[in-house]
Amino acid sequence: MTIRDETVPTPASPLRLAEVAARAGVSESTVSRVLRNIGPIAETTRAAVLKAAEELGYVPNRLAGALASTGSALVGVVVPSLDNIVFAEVLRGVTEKLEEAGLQAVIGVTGYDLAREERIVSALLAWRPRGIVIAGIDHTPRVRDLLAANGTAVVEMMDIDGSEPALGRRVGLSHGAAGAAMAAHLVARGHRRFGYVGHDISRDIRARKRLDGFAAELARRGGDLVARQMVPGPSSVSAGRAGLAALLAAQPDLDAVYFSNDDMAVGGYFHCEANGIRMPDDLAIAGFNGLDIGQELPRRLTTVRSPRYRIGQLAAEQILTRQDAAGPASPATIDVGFELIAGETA
Amino acid sequence: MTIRDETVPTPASPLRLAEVAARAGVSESTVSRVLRNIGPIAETTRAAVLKAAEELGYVPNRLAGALASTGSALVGVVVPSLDNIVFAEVLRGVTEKLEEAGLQAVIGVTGYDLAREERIVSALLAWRPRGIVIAGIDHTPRVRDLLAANGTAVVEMMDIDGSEPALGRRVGLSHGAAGAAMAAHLVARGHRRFGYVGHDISRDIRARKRLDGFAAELARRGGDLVARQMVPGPSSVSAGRAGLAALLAAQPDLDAVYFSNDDMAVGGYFHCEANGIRMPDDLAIAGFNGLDIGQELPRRLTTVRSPRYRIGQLAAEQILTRQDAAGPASPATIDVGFELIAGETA
DNA sequence: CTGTTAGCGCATTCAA
DNA sequence: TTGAATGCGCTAACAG
Repeated sequence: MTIRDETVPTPASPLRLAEVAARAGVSESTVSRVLRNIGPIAETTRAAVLKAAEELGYVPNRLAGALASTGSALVGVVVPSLDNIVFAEVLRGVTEKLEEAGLQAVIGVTGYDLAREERIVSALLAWRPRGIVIAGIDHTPRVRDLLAANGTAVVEMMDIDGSEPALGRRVGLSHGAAGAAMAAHLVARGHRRFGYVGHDISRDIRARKRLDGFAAELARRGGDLVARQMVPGPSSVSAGRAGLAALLAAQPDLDAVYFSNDDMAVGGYFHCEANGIRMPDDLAIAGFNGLDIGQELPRRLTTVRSPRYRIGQLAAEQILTRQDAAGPASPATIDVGFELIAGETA
Repeated sequence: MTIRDETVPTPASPLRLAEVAARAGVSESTVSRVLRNIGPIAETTRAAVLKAAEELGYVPNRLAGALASTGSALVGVVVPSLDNIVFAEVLRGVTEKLEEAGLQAVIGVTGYDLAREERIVSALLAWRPRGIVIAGIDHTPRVRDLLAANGTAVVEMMDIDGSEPALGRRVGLSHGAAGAAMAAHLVARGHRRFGYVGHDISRDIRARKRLDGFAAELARRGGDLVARQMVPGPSSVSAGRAGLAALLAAQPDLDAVYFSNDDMAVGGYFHCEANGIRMPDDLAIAGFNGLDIGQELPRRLTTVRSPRYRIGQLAAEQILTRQDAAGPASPATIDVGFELIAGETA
């Protein structure tokens, strides 16, 4: 007989509260109270219940628990992509914060597809989650209705600039301002003739907002956005590399190139390195996100850091602190800001 | 009156089946059947129900549904980390496959912490999920008991080599073999004196298995593993860069360095580049994972590609096809294999 | 401090 | 083809 045999034989189906109650010699409600640390319980009773539950390997059925009480310990999280590290970090922030509170994340990945977002939000709502954390503030009317209707706490994250009325609290940064800040920085560095290399910004709305902010600020400061190169599909290092090659083929006389994000910019960096283009003298390169990889390049990438992990944490926190009792409401919008990293490529 | 006002006014609390039934003038059971496409329904009835549900914006309560029937449409997914792109890609594969089948992923991130894994698995089981997808095959006895007991479908992914009895199906690759393959490749390239730069492999068991396989094969082929440098904490580009610097300071006369993964190896690459160390002539560099970034470097990284997205998809598929009816059982273990990428750094 | 009684919203018998 | 009854496993009053 091995040590592992000491554990209880595997039951065919999950145990119920009743079986724990029977073994402990108390009622179901008592077991329920003990397990949830509610109300006054005699120490002996508590010990007996805990012992029985432990010995049987009881795992409570939260489906039933959530149905009987109100709201599940589930939080829906909707992100557009898991292709790069950005939303994985957001997710990490969310799950860590939720875990502290005993909540769990049900995730949905939209692929920047609005129709899919509708299906996903609806499916998430079906679990009657404590809240929904969703990336972005631009949604279809159907998504807006769903989210507004079900009395669920909603947190929109990543983005805070737009004219749409908020569906709930917001945690993020102004992508327009981030683009503008980079434009100001690059002009201050002496650059005048600009190019842009982007991925599919018809789907990635925040990338478009950065470009818009960048272009507007450039115009204001006397810079010229003389060429744009869009690469179909999602952002990637290879897309950035190919994009810059194409851009320079069409427009060789540029001072600086702004990329839709760091993945793209790192690709541009590699293109320069492989082709003897010196940064920033021959060409300045700038991105967005502040990924680690960009800061470990032999020449540190000029970029804007977005506090992704923190956004995830704060978003989860907003669900947790949803006006439990009285007390002042937390602000409707949390601007986490951003940090311009001067780097060495611009 | 704007267009958005055409939609139904937002109800305070979520609707129930009964309210749809009332509006459609049928019973709850009929609505339930229509919504799940079950049994014979008169076309007129179906239309009426669908219309009512649509107009009211009804979202079914899956908690109740799952409780009344058996098993939820939830699948627990346990990953060790979301620090790098690897598990984000696995997650993408899992969620995409699950979405096709109308299932959803509840995620747990262990941080390579076994105690946390226990809590997470238990919490996931509380939702009576259709199945659990978990990274790795090395778990504590408690986790093994939990997973074995509750009659849940289990898929262990990423790793297939170990002597532990399987908890369910397995989808992954042999990390020992991957390490050995790289050792063979590097020796064939003429390298003899080897170094290793790793992160915390006491927690990252698969990284350790690769190192073990690498070292064993090296011994067999006449190579020498003369120095190891471990960097505390998780893998990262900066850790790899610092690790290689430290390794070379202690042991300058190496032919080649094997890194615990691509993030680390890219860091090593940057160290070489910044210090005028030519790859592979002065020093060969090799990693594991086959990340895009490594293949976009000016000199393509020598590495082993792991089919992460595919592993995620297959893992989800294993949950879906869990012996529904008769038919032959799918194999207990799926070896997805790996691909050695010769690259240009070794 | 503890037990008993009612549902939570739905899927599933069984009748009709 | 449809409706009425029963219970999934638990929490929440309410007694005691």
